[in-house]
Amino acid sequence: MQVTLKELAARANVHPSTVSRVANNDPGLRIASTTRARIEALLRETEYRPNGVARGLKLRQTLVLAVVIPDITNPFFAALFRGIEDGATPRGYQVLLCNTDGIPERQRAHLHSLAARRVDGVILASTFLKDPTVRWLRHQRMPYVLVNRFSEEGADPFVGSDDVTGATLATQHLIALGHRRIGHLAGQTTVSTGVLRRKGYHAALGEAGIQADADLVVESGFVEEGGGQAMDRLLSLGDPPSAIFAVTDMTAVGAYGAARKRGLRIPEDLAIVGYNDIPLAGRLIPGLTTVHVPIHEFGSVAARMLLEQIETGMLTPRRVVFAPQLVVRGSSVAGADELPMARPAQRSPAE
Amino acid sequence: MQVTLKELAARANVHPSTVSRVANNDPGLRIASTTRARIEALLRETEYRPNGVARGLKLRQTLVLAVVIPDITNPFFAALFRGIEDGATPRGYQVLLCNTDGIPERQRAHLHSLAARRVDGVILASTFLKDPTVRWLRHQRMPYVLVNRFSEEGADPFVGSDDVTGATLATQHLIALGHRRIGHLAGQTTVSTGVLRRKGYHAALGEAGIQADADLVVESGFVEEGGGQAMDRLLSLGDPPSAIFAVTDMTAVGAYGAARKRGLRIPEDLAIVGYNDIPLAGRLIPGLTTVHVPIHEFGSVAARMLLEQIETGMLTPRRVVFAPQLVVRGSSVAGADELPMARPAQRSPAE
DNA sequence: TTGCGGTGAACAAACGATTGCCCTATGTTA
DNA sequence: TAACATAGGGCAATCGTTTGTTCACCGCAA
Repeated sequence: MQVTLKELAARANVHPSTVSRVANNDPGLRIASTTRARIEALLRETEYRPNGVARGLKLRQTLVLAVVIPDITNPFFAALFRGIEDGATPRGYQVLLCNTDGIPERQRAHLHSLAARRVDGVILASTFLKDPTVRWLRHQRMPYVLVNRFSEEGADPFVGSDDVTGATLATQHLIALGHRRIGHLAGQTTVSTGVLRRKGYHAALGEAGIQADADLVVESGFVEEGGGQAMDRLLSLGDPPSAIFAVTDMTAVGAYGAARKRGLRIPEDLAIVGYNDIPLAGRLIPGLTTVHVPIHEFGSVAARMLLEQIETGMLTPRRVVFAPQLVVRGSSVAGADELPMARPAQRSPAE
Repeated sequence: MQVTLKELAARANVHPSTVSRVANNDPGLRIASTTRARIEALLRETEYRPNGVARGLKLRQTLVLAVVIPDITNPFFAALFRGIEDGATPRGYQVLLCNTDGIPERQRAHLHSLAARRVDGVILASTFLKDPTVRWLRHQRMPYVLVNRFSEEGADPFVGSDDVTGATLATQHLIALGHRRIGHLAGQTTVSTGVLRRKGYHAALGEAGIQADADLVVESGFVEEGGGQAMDRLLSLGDPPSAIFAVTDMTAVGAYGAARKRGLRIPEDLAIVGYNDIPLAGRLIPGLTTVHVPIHEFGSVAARMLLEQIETGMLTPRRVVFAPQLVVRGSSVAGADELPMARPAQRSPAE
């Protein structure tokens, strides 16, 4: 149980408002130094901290942000969350974490709760291209920032990477290694990253004069299990691919498993490139060649954008887009893991 | 912007309290069906949801829990968090996530904020054996549950595994394989898991009549980097160990790296056993033999215990201790990864 | 004596909901 | 016809802060 202003006021024999002003260091306050001293002593002695709920009601700000993601056990989102918290905590905010498992109804339910709780803002990393909840957030005048994925609703505040370029880099890398039958473990077309990375994949193929083969693109979703299943399908093809561009590192992990099951060697029998450069990528054997994006920075930048929005009260639809960089490891180039590893990516925001 | 009771009351031409009772389905409410219909229509039309902050102030409950952990990017804590959220969300709670990086001052700061925010309860998975914040929580009469680690403060509500038994199992396994020089990558002695797993390690050695060698126990902490460094030290010994029991899977991952750097084969040159059975353990090559504990269940059980405490208003110092189970993979037994994997652990609470 | 300015605080109205109690019609019963 | 239920809602306090405004008092100058 914590002490209240009223109790303190009674003990100091003053009015609660006076205690409040002393506690908040009200600059315009005129008070006898003796009274001030008495109150301050009491504040310290009781370790008074104002009731955040009452304060929130009065001031209309809760100092709480919320992060909505598919699943925190996915290392990508864990790193993202750290970035967000690291950006928010120093400014006095704490962060609610909501997992949706990619289920729209859960996302909707979480956002409704969050709005009712009057969180000061939301960072949404689980949005779909067509996503009514984004329009809804806007309509609620709730500050928000989209991360990694965006929505076609329009010009939302966003931080992410240039997915088309990243996917193009990945695919070009495989082409440069001599591969011609390159498969793609693709994300859903309901999600921006799914669509854009697919687009980058096709762009690189086209540019190299390689005829796209629809059989080589299999929708895997963004996580391990789907990656394994999609890889199985590709490897069952009469003319299977010699290389794979996986829409995320986690689907690439699934592909590793499928390849191993069939006794395929990576990269000799099957080259693999992922996307995101999660910490796990460097620990796989062989190391996973992947497109590096600054995940932690996604989070801290998103937090800063959100706080700016909250403080100015204006929804400035700024988009921060990082340039992705290819990190070559042993999953595409035999022996690459023995070399000093490429240091990827400084910050390079665009637009 | 959301609608308030007052506005609705004005539109329905009734008193706000009446709207409130209709919205809350007050059983003792006597009201004309026509009035009720009018109000209900308005509630639906405006999608009224009571302001959670105001509600929290009045009812003295925020429907928010907090989880305090060292670092969410550690897969152990990510899985734990999911368990907690999965236990809390269906009961209408949302969850604040606080990372401490194992720094006591951060933990203290977070808990002070949480108390000021009047969260309904705290799940603490970053506690130390001597931990003033646990006493403080108790003193604040804030419901809490410790997870995985406990504090010597006394009989706190706790959910975790039997660390001594788990460590004994792990060490006995290595002994049974014929190892005599078994190293331990040890957790800090300031943390219960560090002390107890060390104890289990020594118990198994003593029971087998193996003389403990102080040089073989190196404090690594609980994460990868420390594991690598500690392993380096052990491998520099004149008479290095042939097997390692690592206090956590993450330190074992560090050990993998150190072994690889020296060209050691696992398990032929160095057998390794970890603790926790995080998802990553099964994906390493070779698979990591480890002590399985039901991480997700730690979380969901802790959430249930906390909610029970909140609802009854009583701090029942119940302890739920799961029996750990050894999962054998290729890091200790060559070829074990090819075999159908052992299915570990059902729930088995004790005490 | 009156007026005035400055000090040092108290007063009171919010913020938005919840809830025990009270009040006023309109039957109903004796 | 007086007493009394009952139905249908309104009143007002309360949760703990914040903050614009008011107020009492004192000393001093006119």
